[in-house]
Amino acid sequence: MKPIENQTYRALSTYTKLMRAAGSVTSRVHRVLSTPKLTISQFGVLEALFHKGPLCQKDIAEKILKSTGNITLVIDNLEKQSLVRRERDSEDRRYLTVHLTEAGTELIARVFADVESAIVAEMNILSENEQEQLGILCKKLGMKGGGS
Amino acid sequence: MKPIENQTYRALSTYTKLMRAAGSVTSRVHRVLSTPKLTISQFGVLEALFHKGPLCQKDIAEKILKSTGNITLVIDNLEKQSLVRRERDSEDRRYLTVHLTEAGTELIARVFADVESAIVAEMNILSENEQEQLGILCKKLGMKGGGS
DNA sequence: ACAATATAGTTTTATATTAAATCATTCGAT
DNA sequence: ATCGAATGATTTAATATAAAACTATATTGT
Repeated sequence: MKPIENQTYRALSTYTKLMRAAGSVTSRVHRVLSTPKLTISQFGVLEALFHKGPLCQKDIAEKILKSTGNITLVIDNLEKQSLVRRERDSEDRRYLTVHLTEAGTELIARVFADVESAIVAEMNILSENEQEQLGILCKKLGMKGGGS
Repeated sequence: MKPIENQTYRALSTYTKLMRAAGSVTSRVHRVLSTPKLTISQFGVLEALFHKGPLCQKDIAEKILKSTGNITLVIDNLEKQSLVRRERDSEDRRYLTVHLTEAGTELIARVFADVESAIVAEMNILSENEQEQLGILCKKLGMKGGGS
């Protein structure tokens, strides 16, 4: 195999493995969300609010890498289930601050613990050193910017 | 930090980096698809047909890790653009075999070359050895089964 | 041969997603 | 003070997505 083909082959092969690993781990971790009937975005919103406190929709969108138009809908659906509530900012009335309700807090605390365990279980397929190594390599790839 | 917390912290941190790397690389590579106005699924279907030849919808669904109900719609949309055509199997009339049209073949050949270059460029952020290393680690994680 | 079962594909329902257009509010410059 | 730009949120339109119900066809066990 000529050098150039070799390089291409290696890059494609590595790319494929990276994508499969991410997809495979994600899908297994997210199975935890099927019981409480949360979508991935809904989980993302609840988790952001849980760890950062009340946020406006713009900030939530940035945090979970989705468009603001999307967030409107996700929050709508969470609000229907009384897991969050919107509050109009009295200082700047363009902002809607989203708060977890009590039910929402209770739910995400429980679910997040489960997701956390699932992630730890998944990553422990690799040894401590291997995880460090993977982290370093992924960080290089992830750094150039441009999330989902 | 106590060992157990340490283990949890490392796993979560590695997981996050893996996800960010995959998302970041994906989003940059997929920018190539915006010019020919192909969605990721549409690209996946065309690419599968291009490299494997005509396939039935079930096989396509497995290849690109989507549900068959989904594939029906994706194929519908590709068919509207005359990029693929469906053909009823005369042996077993339950099967629809999906073929690339000439326009579809021409399009995917061109786009795939661009995507390939983009992937190579992305992965070359890492050295040859780092790519090999990343591939090995990702393979372990991806192997336990259960794609998207 | 025929009923039960399995399989391929479609449809339906509900949510997600982006991009673009729009609305409302605020801020800034004159 | 007011007009225009900027900003946060919503709406709309098109596509995606999964899950479940359904249709059509094929296979299998008796």
